[in-house]
Amino acid sequence: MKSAEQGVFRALADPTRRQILMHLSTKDMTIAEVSEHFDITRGAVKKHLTILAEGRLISVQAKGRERINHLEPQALKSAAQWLEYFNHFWNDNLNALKTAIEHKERQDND
Amino acid sequence: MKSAEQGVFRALADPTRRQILMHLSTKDMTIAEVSEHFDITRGAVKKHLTILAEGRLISVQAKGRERINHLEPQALKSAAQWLEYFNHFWNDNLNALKTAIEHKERQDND
DNA sequence: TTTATATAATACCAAAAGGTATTATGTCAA
DNA sequence: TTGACATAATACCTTTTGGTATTATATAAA
Repeated sequence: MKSAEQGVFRALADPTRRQILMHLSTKDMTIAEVSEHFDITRGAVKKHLTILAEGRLISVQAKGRERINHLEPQALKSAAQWLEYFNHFWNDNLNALKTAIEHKERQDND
Repeated sequence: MKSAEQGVFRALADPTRRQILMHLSTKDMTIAEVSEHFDITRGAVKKHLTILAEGRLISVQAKGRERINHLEPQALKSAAQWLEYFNHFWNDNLNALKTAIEHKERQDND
């Protein structure tokens, strides 16, 4: 995987993986525990967990025959930061809207 | 495409598409103009633009034989909002770190 | 009216994704 | 030690993705 950013966006592209992250935000889980929440095989869940781990969105700790999957929320920051670049465009739009409304109010009051 | 969220995350998954959004943040562009920034065919660029339009990240306006592609930054908000859910985990981690540092400083000063 | 240009629409291809099923391996427990 | 269990590793299948190349259509310009 080239950039961390790419690993994160790739991981977030699949709805099952986004749901997994949500589940892991409540508590650490084994593969079996994660699988309980989905209608797909454990093998499929494992593949999703592997992609999440590649994107550094989770860490995995071996504990006996189990593997504990743990959310690493900091990794989401690179995606959040990328999106943040567009923040000022949202704000600009908001400002434009505000200006338009104010202008209309002025017209209404004239 | 089911949820708007899925459309957005799907669109963001490809690095070329993320770059296209960056370019469109500077100005509206025709397909040809967008293509100038990449080493792939116009056909390939057009496909990326279609996926971006499906995710409502851009709008397209016909102008003669050209198609003007325009960034719709509001659409990125659904992704930003999804990520925002994890914000408190970052903050929690930050707080934990802060607490640890403070604790260490107290130790150092004792 | 030609002719060039911008995009649309297809057909096609290779690789990646998302899934299943099966087999192998390591570990806990009786 | 033996059996059950959690996960790993493969092999395999289908669909989607990212790309090319080619052809068609609409519009601008000579």
